Amino acid sequence: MPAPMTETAKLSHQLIELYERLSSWEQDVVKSSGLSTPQMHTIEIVGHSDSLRMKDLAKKMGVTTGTLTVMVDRLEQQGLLKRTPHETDRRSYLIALTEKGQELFSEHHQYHLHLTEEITSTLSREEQAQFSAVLEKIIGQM
Amino acid sequence: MPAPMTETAKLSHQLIELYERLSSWEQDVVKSSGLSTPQMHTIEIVGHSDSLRMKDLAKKMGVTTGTLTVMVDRLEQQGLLKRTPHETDRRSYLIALTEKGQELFSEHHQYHLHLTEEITSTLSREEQAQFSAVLEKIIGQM
DNA sequence: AAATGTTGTTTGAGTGTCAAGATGTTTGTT
DNA sequence: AACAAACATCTTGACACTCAAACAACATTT
Repeated sequence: MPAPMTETAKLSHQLIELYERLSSWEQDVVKSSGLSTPQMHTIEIVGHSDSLRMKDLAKKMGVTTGTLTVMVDRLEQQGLLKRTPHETDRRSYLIALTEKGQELFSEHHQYHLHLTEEITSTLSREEQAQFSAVLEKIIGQM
Repeated sequence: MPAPMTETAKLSHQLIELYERLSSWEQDVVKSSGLSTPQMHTIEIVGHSDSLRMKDLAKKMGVTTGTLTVMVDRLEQQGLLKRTPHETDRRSYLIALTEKGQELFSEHHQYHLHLTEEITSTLSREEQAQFSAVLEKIIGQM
């Protein structure tokens, strides 16, 4: 038996609101770095993955490899990313951050941590723990 | 005194994960409607606002009015949106959904409700209420 | 009435996106 | 070994999104 509609509707609205605010926050932060949002997204995923192939990066980002080719080209030109040939599969490259890319990634990661601290600052330890537990359940559900 | 880094880091990671999943869910749903993501976003905002001027719509969406002009053009061509002259300010239009646009909006809204029901299905009533309360605090904080 | 500000449109340039086709590589079958 | 099929990436062409700057029409202020 599902919860009454009003409860679900309220939660839905709150999730959308949270999403919108995170989105515009991210947009503002990224803009100040001089990169576009998709470019920063690429940096973030590569940064979290150490190194990966075009195909896998494309899949994680939900774009085609054709889209990625030119994106990686530009990030490479800016010295943030580098392609190195795959050791055993000569069709593939491994994409990884350069030092400059690492710095940018770290800085952006710090921004995320600061935001998280800020928005949870009004929560008690207990509430934080509850929130984290619920998030884990939800994420596992999706 | 801030929470220990590990807690904040965990929450930050969970928020990012939630955001990413909502993002890819939305992308999939929108794709099946034949519209682009920014187009559907426009429909959603207009749908929630009844009617509003280009300038206000642009501000809510975080884009310039120049960007909006062509977007509204295309949505108008598809019969989803309509411009009507502002009664007192002859520089402005009021943007509103057509019936067809309303239908699309309602359908998409239903998708959101279904997703919300799904992802909160493993939560008890109490957990849902806690979650909602925490979201309210966080959103108020941003 | 004139100056200034605002609203929406247009234009030009760059980026993001995909589908389809091309190239070189690997894997599987014969 | 030779061939075919599958694969990873890149290229190309077409279109959408985005902005900044310039513009026209209208509103507000002085």
